[in-house]
Parts: sequence; structure tokens; C-alpha cells
Amino acid sequence: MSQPFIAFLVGPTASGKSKIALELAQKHSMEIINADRMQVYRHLTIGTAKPSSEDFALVPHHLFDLIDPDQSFSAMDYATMAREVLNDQGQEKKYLFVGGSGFYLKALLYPPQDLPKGVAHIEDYVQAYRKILEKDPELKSTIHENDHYRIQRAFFLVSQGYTPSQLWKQAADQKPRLQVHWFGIQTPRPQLLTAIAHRSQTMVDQGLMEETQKVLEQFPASKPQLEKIIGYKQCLDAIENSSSMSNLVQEIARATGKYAKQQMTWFKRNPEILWSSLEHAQDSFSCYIEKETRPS
RNA sequence: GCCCAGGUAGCUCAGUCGGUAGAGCAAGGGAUUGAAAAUCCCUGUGUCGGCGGUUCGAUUCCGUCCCUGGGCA
Repeated sequence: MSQPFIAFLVGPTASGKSKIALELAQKHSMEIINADRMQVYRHLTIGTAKPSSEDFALVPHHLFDLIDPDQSFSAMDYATMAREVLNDQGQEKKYLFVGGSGFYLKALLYPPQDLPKGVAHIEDYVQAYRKILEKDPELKSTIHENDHYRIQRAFFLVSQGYTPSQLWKQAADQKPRLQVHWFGIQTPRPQLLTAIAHRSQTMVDQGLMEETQKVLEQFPASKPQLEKIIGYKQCLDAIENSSSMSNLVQEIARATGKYAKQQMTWFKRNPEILWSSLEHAQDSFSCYIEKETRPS
């Protein structure tokens, strides 16, 4: 038993993870570690539904507010930093990762591969796709010809002499390097959509537009990044085209709902997750933690 | 009351020179290996406003009625 107790609390956005996490962390003296892709950014506060400074004061929090919005960040950066947190601390500790970024948790769980960072700039995707298949035919089943995003990365790896499909297969065959306990909050879709609608409205009321403006002024280079983040993207659209202002909340809620669905697709196939409704989450996860951490 | 323009998938609309229809968005499902709140894939039967008429056959033409928007009184 050389490993601290580690739990992952996952679920779609707006499902109430942060609140449950805070309760569990207080009750079981756990430390919270962020597992949300966007909450690593400083200054993106309202739009990422980051915990409040009061919350931060209640229990130790890690991996929040790490970088400025114009800095790059990746799943591997996240995994590296998370490992540092875990290594730094004593074995007696208990950790609760909280967030909906499945890809990031996966990167943490599996050993890193020594691959170069970067993507290729591509003009002709048809040709680029043909070319990566020439060097690595198995990519055909992994990357769709329309998936330009992945073609850019694969093309880069191939041009560096790698065979991506082999690397990925190797990685998939590895056992997770951490033993973790999975908790998931599951909310019926209509209920979740209602919560999302409310939260979108609250964000706008709290000044999401102003936050967007301020970040843009302070970090002009962050624009491409902001355009990819739900909430900020819609605010940017509204700034440029004031007519879309009236639909702002609706647009944010719509995009968030889609995102929540993607998250569920990610987590649904993980058989290790102990699912609970929001109402029972606190009790059932609490019970579980109690049992698992009781000194025998 | 009269004159226009419309009434087609949950929404916005396209289309059928007459052989019962299709896009985007939404919705549902899936993928996801150092950009992932990104990116991509799959799924479309709906009294084509109601009723009549013409026709072998009408959502498409004609008549009439209803509804919506705009204009004139």
C-alpha cells in the first residue's frame, strides 16, 4: 500500500460536481485537484464556473489558475503537473480529482509517451490524408478523412518518422499506473438542460461579457483560445455582432448542452464508475470513501 | 372589408414545370491516445394548413375556408 487514496469525481458540466466535491473533501479531509480543462486558466472565472475564493479557503485546492489565457496547455502538461502534486504529498493523504475533462484524466492515468509536441499546417487535406495512410494504413480506422484536426496531428507525427497507430496501440495495452476510485454524477437529460439554462443565465448576469472584454484587453493573443471556449465564444460573437446579443444566454446553453452530451459519451463506457444522482451523491460516495479508507 | 406574401420535420427554410419530399440548426447515438469546452462520424414518414374539384395520380394546378405577417381602407 504505497499509494494515497485517489478518487475521480466526474460527470457532465453543471451536474453539481464542485458542490459535492467540496462536501466530500471537508468531511473526509481530502484535497481537491482540478480536472477541468478550462479552470486551469487565470482570469476565466465566471465562464468556467470556477469555485469561489471562499471555497478555495475551505479545503486545499490544486491545479486551478495555473496559466494565463494566452498560454498553451495540453493534456500531457496537465498529467505532468498532476503527477507532481501527487508525488509531492504524503502517502497518508486523500485526493479528490473533480472535473469533466475525460481526455485529461486519461492522460494522467496512462504512462506518457515520448512524443514531440506540435501539429502540421495543411492546405490540401485530401492529399494529406492519403499521405498519412500511405505511411500508416491503420490510421484509416482511427481518423476519418474529414477530421482535419486529427489529420494535422497525425501528419505531423508521420512526417517526424513516427507510426501513430502503433504508438496508440502500445499505449492502449498498458495498465493504468494509478489505482483510482471513480465516482460519477448522472442527471436525467431534461433536468441537466434546465440546470444548464439557469447557469448560463447566471453567468451572463454575473458579467461574462465584461470578463470576456477584460481578458481580451489584457491578453489580446488569447482570442483564438477564447473562441474555442463555450461562453467566451458566444460573448465574442456578441461583441462583434451586437444583434446576437439577445440570444446570448440561449446560445451558451445550447453549446453547453452539446458539450455535456459529449462528456457523457466519454464516461458512459467506463465500467468502473460508481454512478449516483445528485441527490444521493454525497451519501453514497461518502459511504464508499468511508469504507475504503478505514484503517484495517 | 379589400390587396399582397406566406402556411412543408421540434425551429428556420428549400423543393417538387403533377408521380407522396430535403438542407441547416435542434434532438438521439458513437468516436476520442501530447490542441479535446476542440474535432469528427451515424440517425430524417413529415395528415407538405382544412375541405372539395380536375387527373390514372395532387404537397405541387383550380376553387373555397381557416391561420400568420405586411399594406390599403
